[in-house]
Amino acid sequence: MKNHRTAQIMGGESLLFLTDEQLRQGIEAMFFAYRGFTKDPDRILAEMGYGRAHHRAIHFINRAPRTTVNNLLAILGVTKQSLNRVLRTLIADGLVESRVGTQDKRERHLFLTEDGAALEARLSDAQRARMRSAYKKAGPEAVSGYRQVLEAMMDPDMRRTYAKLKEGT
Amino acid sequence: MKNHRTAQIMGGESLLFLTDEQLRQGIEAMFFAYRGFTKDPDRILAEMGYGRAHHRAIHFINRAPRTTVNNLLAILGVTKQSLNRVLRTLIADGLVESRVGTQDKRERHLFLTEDGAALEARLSDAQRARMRSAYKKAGPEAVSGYRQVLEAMMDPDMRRTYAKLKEGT
DNA sequence: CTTGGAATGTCAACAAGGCTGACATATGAT
DNA sequence: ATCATATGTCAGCCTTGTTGACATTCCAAG
Repeated sequence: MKNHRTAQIMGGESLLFLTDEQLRQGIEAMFFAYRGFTKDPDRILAEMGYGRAHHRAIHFINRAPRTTVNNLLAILGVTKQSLNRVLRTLIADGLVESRVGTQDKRERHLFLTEDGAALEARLSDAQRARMRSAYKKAGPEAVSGYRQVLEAMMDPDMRRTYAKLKEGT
Repeated sequence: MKNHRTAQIMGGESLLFLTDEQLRQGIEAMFFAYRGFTKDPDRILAEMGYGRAHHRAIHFINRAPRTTVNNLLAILGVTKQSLNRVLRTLIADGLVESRVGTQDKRERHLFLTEDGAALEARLSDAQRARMRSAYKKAGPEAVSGYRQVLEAMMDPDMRRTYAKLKEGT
């Protein structure tokens, strides 16, 4: 019953055998690494009574200021009700500002306030510090590979979204 | 105010400049990739009224059969109440079996039943398929880099846990 | 100008899955 | 005999996701 499938892939000069065991290690690496990935921001957020959902909203509003609610919904992949609950508290707390669209007045454009930007910076600094340290430990070639595999792991929609964010730098 | 920190790392022959922008891309890659990572299992689990928590329990029981509840708690990083809720349903549904320890009768050793193993295989197949496809797209060198960066991103505790699971193959 | 549809906001209800705290039970270890 | 450990369980709370329903505003097509 235990079928020990293997696959082979070619690249550069070397050959890689993709046993189920190796694939599983890649899966578990993702699981454990994601915990580290979120840990530092989570700690900061908990101090202030926020959660990861707030971080995600703040991150992408900072990333693409003037973004609309619908756009943010597409990026985050949650329902508008879920996002709205988060945005409401962030706006009430003065971290996010929502401005009615100039062309299309149905749309709301989202911005970080000074306080919002300050929190974003704190969260980003923490998360980047870990990322920087991981990159340094692993080395430049590893970094490139890391990004390639993650990009290949995304769903096409998300890959497009990710690419668009990269370009619009 | 916008301080554009950069760092440099050396590896092999090349030089990598770690701008905040590059670090942020690494962060967003992680965010979007994790969605892809969980998507296929999530779909299967939803069909059966289970969630990610069930998947994680099933995965690690399969990975290390005979594991105790306490051990599983350490791996998953949740409270016993949270895990117990999940285990209770899995045991009630006949996917997991809990046997009293032979040496230390306080301990419960966990196993997948035939049905549990079947579900595990279905979930694993789906998740591995995506991982395999990502690995193939990215190539062997990328795979190695992917694993190195993820490992460096883990907290020390989790890195130990991850390493122990790798060894015990 | 009217009407349909899109973008947004909001209310209510619910579920999964975290958490804490408290307490019970069985067993091992001292 | 006592204390610590492993586990289970009850109760209650929080965040964050979901669906469904409905109101408002406004663009655009007829």
